[in-house]
Amino acid sequence: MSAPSSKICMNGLCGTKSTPQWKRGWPMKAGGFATLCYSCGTAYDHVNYCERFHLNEPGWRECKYCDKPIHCGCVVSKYLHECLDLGGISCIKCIRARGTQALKPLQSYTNERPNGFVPFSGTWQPVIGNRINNGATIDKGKITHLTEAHQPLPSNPSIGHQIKQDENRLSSSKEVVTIFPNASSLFPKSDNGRTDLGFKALYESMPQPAIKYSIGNALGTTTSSVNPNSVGGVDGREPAKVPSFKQGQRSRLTFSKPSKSGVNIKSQSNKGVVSENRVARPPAEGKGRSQLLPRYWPKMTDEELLQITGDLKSNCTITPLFEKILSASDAGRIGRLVLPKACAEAYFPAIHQSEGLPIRIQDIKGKEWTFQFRFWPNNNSRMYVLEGVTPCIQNMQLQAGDTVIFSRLDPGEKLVIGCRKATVSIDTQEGEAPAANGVASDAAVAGETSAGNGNPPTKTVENEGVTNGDQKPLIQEKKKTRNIGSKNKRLLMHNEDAMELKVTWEEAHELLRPSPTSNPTISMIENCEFEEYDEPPVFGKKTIFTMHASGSQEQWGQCDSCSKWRRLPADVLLPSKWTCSDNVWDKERCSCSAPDEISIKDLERIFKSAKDPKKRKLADGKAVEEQEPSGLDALATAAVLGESIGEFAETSTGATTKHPRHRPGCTCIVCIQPPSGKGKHKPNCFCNVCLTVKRRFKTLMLRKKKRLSDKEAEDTQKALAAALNNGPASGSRNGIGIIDQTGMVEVEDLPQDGRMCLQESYPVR
DNA sequence: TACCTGCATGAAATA
DNA sequence: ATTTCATGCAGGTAA
Repeated sequence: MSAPSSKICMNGLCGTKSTPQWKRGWPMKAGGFATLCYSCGTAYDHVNYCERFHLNEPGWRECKYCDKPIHCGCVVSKYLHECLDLGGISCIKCIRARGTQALKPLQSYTNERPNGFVPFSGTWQPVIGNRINNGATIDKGKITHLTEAHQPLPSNPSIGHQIKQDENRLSSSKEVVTIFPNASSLFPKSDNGRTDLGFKALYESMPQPAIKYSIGNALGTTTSSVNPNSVGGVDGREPAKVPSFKQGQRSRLTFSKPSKSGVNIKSQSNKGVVSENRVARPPAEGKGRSQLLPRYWPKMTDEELLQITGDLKSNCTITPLFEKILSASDAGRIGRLVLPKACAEAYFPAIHQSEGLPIRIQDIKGKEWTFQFRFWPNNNSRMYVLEGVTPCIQNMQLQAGDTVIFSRLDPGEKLVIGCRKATVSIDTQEGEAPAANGVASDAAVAGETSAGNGNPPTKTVENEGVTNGDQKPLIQEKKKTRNIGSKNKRLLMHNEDAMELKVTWEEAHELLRPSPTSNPTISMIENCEFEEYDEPPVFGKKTIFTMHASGSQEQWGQCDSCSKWRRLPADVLLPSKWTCSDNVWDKERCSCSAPDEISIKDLERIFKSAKDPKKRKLADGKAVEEQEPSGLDALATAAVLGESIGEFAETSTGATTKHPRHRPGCTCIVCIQPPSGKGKHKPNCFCNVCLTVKRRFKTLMLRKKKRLSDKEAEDTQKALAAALNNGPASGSRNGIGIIDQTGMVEVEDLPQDGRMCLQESYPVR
């Protein structure tokens, strides 16, 4: 929230508009700081704000060690106490003195709602101004990150149980992760041990259960000489009061937001080291921000934040806004970065014209880039893009699959663009965002699932933290569905899959067979018959098809045991493992002891030809009838290149093994072609192939003719211009131009003998 | 011919 | 059913 033009004290009980001096209060979720009058600000500075203004508010608890009253559930005091693992709270002073829970954040916005705590407006946000700061407040390279997320929990009771377990696990760790599973036992208890009914009622009234986490700095790593009263500085107040933290001293809880399909909130032992897990930070509050899809939640590690702050000027606040995994289009040369609509409308200035606005965005090195922020109308909606991002993308050496992170830098509300490189391009497809460069690049090592560059970002959320592979296949399958078939997207696969796919597409096709359990339906598309199968193709054993002298098709399969080749019926589908004993079609050769049917030399000749159809096509053309799946384009191209229809028809052969749907009897456009050397297409042939090729040929020739005529017209125009300027004698061409009534210029050559003849006409430009 | 621009399309995600 | 968004594509422009 930006400072109002006419300031008003944000203490709800004060609200004064005039003060000798305005003071800065607590950091606000949307950035900036609460504005307080001098009086209230002083109380805030002196850490007695709650005592002064919230004394009659519910939520007071006592420090378990010093009995000092602490106001809980309040944005002002949220840094001043800490929830103890064994229940109760401790003021930050005692925490430090005792050295316990030393690595915890100052305080999360705890789920321990005190007695009588009734959030305003039925939301978790207690009062105006008491918003949860989900941004990272950074002072001189230090970060306090308090985050609260309202995230759906699965309705599955077992999942809720898992959460509970996870919470138990977490509670024993040094992290502060508070969650609200579907268990009444986890509701805050009043001092008498009963569940806070008001809180529970509120919880139950919520459309979605809430889950909350916080990230804070490591107080315990600070020296005990730090004045506890100065902790307020950590939240972004006067820098002079900020205890001096060094980078790396911060603690970071591990939190993986629950997936839709399951929850795995990971606990990471926090032994004084900086957690490097990536946490999806819910977006800052604001217009439309609640609608931001989790996939766009910034998942910056503290290290990344530190990295940014290390490069940016001190005394600034960086608030991660959203991130986006670059698509091929985004990272391509076109220089347009498609912005998620919700993000664009939430964090970028409102634009009313399609042309948009130039917008300045600073990178983490402080370099400022100017992009055009604009939109296109799209389906009664808008599609927001940043134009001119290519230099920036290139500067950051980003490519598709990498992530750009947009943040806001306060004061000044400057937009900052950061990035996170995908670590492994092909094995980073299971949800979590790619690990970042540098310090954050080992997030996967820290236990999170590896990143998903190029993934549909949804997976980033869905799989985040899900270590149980049970649900992966479905998810991955879904992802693959989206990515396969797009030439620019990275195919989602494991490394092992990649190894398996070190075959050409044609080779892969050779392994595909129609599902034996399904029969094709024939459909006609543009006069071509296509076989359609309900079942997907299956992998079968690679076989070789040959054409018998009689014209019938044969299939050869190799025994996995003795490696002999056996002649098979053309229409059988061999399983991936096949031996002679499975040769039920030839009783004489159903054993590995049976000799080869033909000499090995002949087999080699046949198979060699079969494996090199192109060579075969050029040289032989008779021995093996294996079809190139060249397609009509190739045929048409061949036609344009001068081959006659008959000639390329001659290269076309009979049924093929390369198309999974081609089987004997298949009447598709490929299979209907006669085998090589037999049934050469006649010039008057009207088969589908010939008709299509003729059509393509005609189109291509027309284009070619048009190009030639355009070029000729252009040349003529130049000649005419030269002739008009310099007279016919000086032009390269003897001729005159006459503009007729239709605006056409008729160019008439002037032959050397002086006679005139109409040559051509073209429109006047 | 390559590139740019604006819009259209359709698969996937979401409500 | 609706929305989102990655990408295709056609027309225009520059090299």
